[in-house]
Amino acid sequence: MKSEPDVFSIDDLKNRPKQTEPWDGVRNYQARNMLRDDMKKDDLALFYHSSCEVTGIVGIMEIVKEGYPDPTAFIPKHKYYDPKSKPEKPTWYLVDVKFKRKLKRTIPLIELRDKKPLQKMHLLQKGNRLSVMPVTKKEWEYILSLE
DNA sequence: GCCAACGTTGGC
DNA sequence: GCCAACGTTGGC
Repeated sequence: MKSEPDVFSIDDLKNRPKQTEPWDGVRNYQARNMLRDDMKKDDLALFYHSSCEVTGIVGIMEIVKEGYPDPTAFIPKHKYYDPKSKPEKPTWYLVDVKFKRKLKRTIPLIELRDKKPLQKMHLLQKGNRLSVMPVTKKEWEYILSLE
């Protein structure tokens, strides 16, 4: 799951009173489908910092609440407001995540690109812009072995 | 700041 | 339903 650290970083999550946060503002249908349908309670997720000095994987989170309608889409003044999403028929969904731990180091994107076992990883595909994407078990284990 | 890639919008 | 124009993402 990607986030710009200037907006919301792994440390922001760590410093939340309960170390949890609703992952709001996703406005892409493919990512929405994963938030709504695929991500289950107790699943783990990698936290990725994008659009910053060192882009890469910085930590691990846990899904603590499964997909539910994104409330920010209903608030007219909100930056994530979307008039086509109605409470009775929501367009956008989110999950709640909880901080697990930071990696011992940031694993930079450039480094991941070099790795054979990760060539098929969604994150590394050309033109990929999804802010939420799947990681296979093998990819997960390999990535953590680089820590 | 640039630009490639992709998604969305809207005229026809 | 097509597709050009436009907006956004995100690496560099």
